[in-house]
Amino acid sequence: MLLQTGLSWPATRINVKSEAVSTNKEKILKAASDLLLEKGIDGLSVRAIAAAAGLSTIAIYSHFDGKQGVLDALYMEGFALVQSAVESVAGVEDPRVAVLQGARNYLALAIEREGHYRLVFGETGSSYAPTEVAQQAARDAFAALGSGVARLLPPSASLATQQRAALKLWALLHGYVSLRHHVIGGAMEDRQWQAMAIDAFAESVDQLLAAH
Amino acid sequence: MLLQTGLSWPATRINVKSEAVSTNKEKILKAASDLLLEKGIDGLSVRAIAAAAGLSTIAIYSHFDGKQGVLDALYMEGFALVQSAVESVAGVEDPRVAVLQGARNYLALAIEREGHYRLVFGETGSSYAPTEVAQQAARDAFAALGSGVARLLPPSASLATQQRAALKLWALLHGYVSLRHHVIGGAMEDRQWQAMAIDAFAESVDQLLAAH
DNA sequence: TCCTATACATAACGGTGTTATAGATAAAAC
DNA sequence: GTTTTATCTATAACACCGTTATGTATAGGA
Repeated sequence: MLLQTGLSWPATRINVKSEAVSTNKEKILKAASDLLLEKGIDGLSVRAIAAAAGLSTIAIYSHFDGKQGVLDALYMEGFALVQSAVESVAGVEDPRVAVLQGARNYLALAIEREGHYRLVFGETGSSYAPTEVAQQAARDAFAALGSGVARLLPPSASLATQQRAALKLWALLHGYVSLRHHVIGGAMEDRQWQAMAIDAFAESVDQLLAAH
Repeated sequence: MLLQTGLSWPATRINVKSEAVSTNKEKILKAASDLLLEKGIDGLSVRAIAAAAGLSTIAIYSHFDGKQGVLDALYMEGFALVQSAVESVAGVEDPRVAVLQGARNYLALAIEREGHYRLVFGETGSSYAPTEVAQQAARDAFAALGSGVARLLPPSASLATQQRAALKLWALLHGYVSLRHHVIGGAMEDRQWQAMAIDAFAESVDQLLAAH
């Protein structure tokens, strides 16, 4: 998955050999994404990324703005995953069914791509903060969630009401994800935990439907 | 605040000069706790802790099991804070009022001691994982929350039901805290955000009361 | 052919957590 | 009182981290 990183590219080369020239950048991003998936955030050292891409560390600074740039790209990749998980149910007719299926997709994503999820939701220490470009990707994803939740509310509901409802549902879902690997979560199977989270989520959805 | 760390202490010295000997250990923990409060998790380097305590790095390895040991001590300190925030409302008669006040205390703690909160809830990168001793402190705190939530349910409610209810409320509250500083949270005042979280929390509490 | 811009590797800088070595101090043994 | 032993401590070093200064190779434009 290739994502916009905001870095300009030398026009003199992109025209002639764009394919070969962009290969190294793609290799770096691919290597970083794979490392994040396999070894988690701790495995994401500049040297490890460079080695996995078959390059030296300086390549990360030529193609990205250092580690921050790579993390930004992965951050946007992660939010693209979240957004597609939420938007994939846009075609479902029943709003309640759609939102619940979106929540299931969301939980599945949080398990399968735990590294991306943790990066995206700030569980990475305060050493990384997304750039403005990356933050826009987050707002886009939240807007997508908001429009999904809006279908649960009457058309007369204000934007603030929509956002409050979306934030509550997201907070609940994210809370379950975040506590999942915590001691508090205890030794619970993925399936059991997911069912419990969905039950609680459905309760809040139904409460929302009943209130309007 | 001095907490059990599981390290044995030389019996030959603790009898005679326990006060003076334990000073350095206390100084390290105090320095680490202050650094966590003032500079966050990133400020918690072994060298910085040692310098703030007026000692050299090796002292952290003599009195604690390296950085892991210090983090364990801070982890338990953090959960002691969470537990006291929750248990401080045990004397309140009305269960609903008590739980809501506990939630307010919880949110206030998450703001005032953000470093401890983030350490305790795994938003610190995967480099730190609590030891078994520290995990017990977490289970104790969750048990305290569970007994508070249990008062919202009829006495006939099973333990599993209590724990499910407690986990949902905790997930919701923690979800708001965790999304607080996220892009999604937007530029919102602490007071406004706290009111929104409490409103959503109260909704779920009332739903729980109505269901039984 | 020369010039410029870009990508790349090597090696280094200051930072991290950790530890090997050695020195200092105090209790205990004689 | 002297020696022995145990413990704490500091200095310096290790391997790793993110980053960068230096030099070099390559490719396009003049």
